[in-house]
Amino acid sequence: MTTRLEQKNKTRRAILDAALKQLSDERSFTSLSLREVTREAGIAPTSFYRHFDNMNDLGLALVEEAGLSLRQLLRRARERITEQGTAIDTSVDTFAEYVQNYPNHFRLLLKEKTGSVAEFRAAIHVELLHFTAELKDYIDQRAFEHSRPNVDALLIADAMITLVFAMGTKFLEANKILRLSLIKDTKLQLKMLMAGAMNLVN
Amino acid sequence: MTTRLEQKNKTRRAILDAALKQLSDERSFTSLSLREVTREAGIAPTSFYRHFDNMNDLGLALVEEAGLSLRQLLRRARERITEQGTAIDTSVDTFAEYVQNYPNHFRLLLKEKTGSVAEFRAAIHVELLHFTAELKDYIDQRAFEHSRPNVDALLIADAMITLVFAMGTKFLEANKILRLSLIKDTKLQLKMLMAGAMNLVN
DNA sequence: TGTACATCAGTGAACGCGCGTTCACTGATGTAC
DNA sequence: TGTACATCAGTGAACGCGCGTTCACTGATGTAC
Repeated sequence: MTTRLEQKNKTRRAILDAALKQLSDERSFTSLSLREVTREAGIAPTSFYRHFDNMNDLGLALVEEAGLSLRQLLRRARERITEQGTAIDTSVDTFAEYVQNYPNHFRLLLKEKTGSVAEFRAAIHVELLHFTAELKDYIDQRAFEHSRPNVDALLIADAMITLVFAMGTKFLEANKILRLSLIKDTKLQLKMLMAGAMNLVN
Repeated sequence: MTTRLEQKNKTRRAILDAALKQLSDERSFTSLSLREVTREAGIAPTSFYRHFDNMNDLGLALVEEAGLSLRQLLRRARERITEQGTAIDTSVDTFAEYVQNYPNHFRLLLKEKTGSVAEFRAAIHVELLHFTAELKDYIDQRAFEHSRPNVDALLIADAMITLVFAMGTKFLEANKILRLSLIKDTKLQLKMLMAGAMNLVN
């Protein structure tokens, strides 16, 4: 026995999945049409409006979902950072895992971050602030341990996230071997940044 | 007296400018329609085909143009780097100038770099290689001077360009005051990276 | 220089297409008593 | 439990719209002699 609500949630899920599924290197969310999404979801175009006001509304729901999986990723990474100094390696590994497991979530965040819809850009910006704040705290703590309290942790965190996102971009189009070297390169880049930050007096 | 060729070039220019002019935070090149472009250029939709095969063809011409202005920028920056150690400051300043003076050229490169058209992505990637190669040479030279021949200059150059592009992204939406602090922050990020690279033994 | 012809940039009408959205409907599920 | 009514997710027909592209044309510019 399926209740009305259960059925409605199922259809809603089908719409979300249909949109996600059609994302690729060749298709951004913004380029999807309502009819394409409903066709893929197996419902009539008009049924779409029982669940979302318009495509923008659907997009925001997807950004929220992608943000959620990013936050879950963060928590997992935090749990895995047990020893001193493994933070960068673990974070980069975890992020690579994320891009591998949720390529279309990442694609959504990546493309719409610089996309044409201000509402999407704002929503993604907010999601990224979680990421930056976490990283900043970690850097502050490290700086304190090294008696370098003047380090601008926010600036470093910002640069690190920029570099990790750039890795994700290349990651999407890369094969297995290239992916491994991307991970290695990015770890080194972040370590250079960290070492330079601790070293430079400002 | 205008010759046929002169008139044709004028119209071609009008099409290119009409497309560029309509780029903004809200509109990417991919979202422009042929009819929108010709309307702005003041010609009939059908006239478009006297100059370009399709919108893709127009886009490639624009990417080439944006690439050209980037290369000119590079040359200017190189001329301005006179003293030891001014390289980072001068490069960032010059790049900020570029984004300020050719915002839509930069917007095109920025958005289509991760856009949905493989042909655009490839063309932009090639343009960026010039940038990376220049920077790599400079870093190699600096590393040599500091007796650090093992530095992975390409990796550093790649990270630097990623960070400078990220600055450009924020720059487009920023006011004057914020722009100054973006420039300052980016310079510091690049210097951290450089310092860390010279410091880290790999 | 003058004439006859060729070239070709720009045009207006027309096409078929996929789009987002409206509307009145259907029929299964849910609720009141 | 049974009956009568309410709710509401999903539908099919229909709309007007902007789109990319084709086609045969026009008339100014260019060329040959």
